[in-house]
Amino acid sequence: MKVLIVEDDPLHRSYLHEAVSAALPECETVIEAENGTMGEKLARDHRSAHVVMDLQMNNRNGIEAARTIWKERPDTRILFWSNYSDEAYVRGVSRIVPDGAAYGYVLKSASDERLKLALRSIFVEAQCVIDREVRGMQQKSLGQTRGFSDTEYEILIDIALGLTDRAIARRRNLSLRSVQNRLQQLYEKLDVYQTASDDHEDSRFNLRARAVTIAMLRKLLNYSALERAESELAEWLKVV
Amino acid sequence: MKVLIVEDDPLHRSYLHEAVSAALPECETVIEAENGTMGEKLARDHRSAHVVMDLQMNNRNGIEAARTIWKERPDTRILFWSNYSDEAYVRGVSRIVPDGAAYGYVLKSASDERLKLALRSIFVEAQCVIDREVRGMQQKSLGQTRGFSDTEYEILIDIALGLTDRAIARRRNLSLRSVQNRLQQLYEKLDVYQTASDDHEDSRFNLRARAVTIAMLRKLLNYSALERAESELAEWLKVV
DNA sequence: GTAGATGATGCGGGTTCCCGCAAGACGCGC
DNA sequence: GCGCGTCTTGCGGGAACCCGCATCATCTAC
Repeated sequence: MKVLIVEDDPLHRSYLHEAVSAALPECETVIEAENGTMGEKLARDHRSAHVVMDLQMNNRNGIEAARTIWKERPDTRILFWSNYSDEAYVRGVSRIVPDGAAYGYVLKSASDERLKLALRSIFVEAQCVIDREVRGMQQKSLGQTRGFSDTEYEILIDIALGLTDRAIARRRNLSLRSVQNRLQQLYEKLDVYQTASDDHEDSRFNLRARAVTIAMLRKLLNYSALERAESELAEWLKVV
Repeated sequence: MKVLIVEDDPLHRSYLHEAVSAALPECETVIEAENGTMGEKLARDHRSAHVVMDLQMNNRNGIEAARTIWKERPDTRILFWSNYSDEAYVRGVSRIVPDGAAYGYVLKSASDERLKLALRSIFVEAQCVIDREVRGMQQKSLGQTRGFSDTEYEILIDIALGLTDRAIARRRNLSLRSVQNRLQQLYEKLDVYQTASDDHEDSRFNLRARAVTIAMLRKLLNYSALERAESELAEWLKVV
C-alpha cells in the first residue's frame, strides 16, 4: 500500500508520516506533498489510492486538490485532516465526494488514537469516518432545520462575491424579483434584522453587506470558499 | 529568565519549547498556554516579560491577548510567530505595539536558525526583528504608495461590518457626503471598477459588497480583523 | 380532483447607494 | 496675503436595493 500525504506544515507532515507508518504496517511507501498542486501531480504519477489531505494550504487548497484527484480516480480514498470544522469546509467537501467513495474528515485536535483508527477504517476497511463535531456541522447543513438550503447558500455566495441582483438573476436564471425573494429568505435566516432596527429609526445596517459579515463570523463562509467562488465566477464571466 | 509560549497547536507548541530551550540556555522556565485567554492569565500570574505568541487561535486570538498583556506591562517583549503575513495581521499588530517596546514578527515558514536568532535578538538584546516578507507588508501598509491610509482602512472596516452610510457618518463624525467621498476613494484604490463595467451595460457589481470581497481576497481583511471590528462595533453601539 | 404548501414572477413605491457639481474650510509654501 | 491642493459638506438625480401585495405554476396529501 502507498499513502500520499498532502500537508503544507512540515511539523504536521512529519507527524502524519509517523502516524501512518504506525497505524498501517502494510504500507510500504509514504509520499509527501507540500501543497495542493504537488499533491495532484504526485497522486497522478503514483496512482495513489490513499491520500491524507490538509485543507487550507497556500498554493492550492485541499478541496481543489481533492476535486481533481477524485475526478481522475473516483475510487481514491481521502482522509481530510483539518484544524477547523467550519460549515464552509464541510459543505465544500460534501459537494465533491463521488458516489460511494470512502473518505474521512478528522480534526487535528483529535487524539493519536482517533487518527490511527480513522486511517485504518478508511484505507483498509473502506469505511467513512467523520468526526463527531464535523458530523454535527454536516447535519445542520443538510437538514433544513436551522441550516441553509442549497439555494440559500448559492445566493449567499453571490452577494458575497458582490454581484448585483440583476447579475445574480442572469447567472441563476431567475427573475429579478425571485432573486430578491431569496435574499429576503436569507436575511431572515441569518437574523440580519436583529440589531438592525432599534427603537431609533436610524443606526441601521446595510442588509446585503451585513448578511455577508454575519455569514463569515458564523463560518458559513470562509476565505477558501470565497476563493473558490471567485474563480467559478471568473469562469462564468468568460462564458457570458 | 522565563518564557511564556502561547500557541494552540500542540505540535507547534512543543517545537517552540524546544527551540526556546536551545536558543536561550539562560532561560530556566518555559510556560505554555494553549489559547489567548490562558496566555493572558499566565502572563499576569508569572509576570512574564518574554512571550512567544501565535496569532490565529480559537479561543482568543494573539492580537487580543497581546493587547491586554501590553496594557498591563508595556515593557513585555513579544515575538509573534504566525503562518501568515496578511496585511490585516500586520496592521493589527502595528496598532497595538507600545512605544519603545521590543517585539518581533516571524513566519512559521522561517528556518530554525531564523527563529532562534530572533528569540535571542528580542529577548536578550531587546531589538525588534521583523521578517523580510512581513516588513514588505508593513511598508506597503504605511507608505501611501499603493497602500491604504488609516481613513480608508476605517471605512473599509465599516462597510465590511455592514453599516449604512448614515451609520458610518455618525460613528466617524462625518457628513453623509464625506462618507460617500471616502467610499469613492476606496473603490478607486481597490480597483472595484475593473470588471464592473464591461461593454455591456449590465453584468455589474455591487460596489460596496465587491469592495469587501476584494479586500478579503487581497488579505487586507481577514477573519480575525472582522472579529475584532465586530466587537468594537458592539461596544460603540452600547454607548450610542 | 381538490386543497394547501411552496416557489417564481410582476408591479409599485419607499429607501439607500453612487456620484457629478460646486462651494467652503484648512493647511502649506512663498 | 495669495494661490494651490486636500478634505469636507450640501444638493440633486439616476440606479440599485428592499419589500408588501397579488397572481400563477407546480407539487404533495388525502
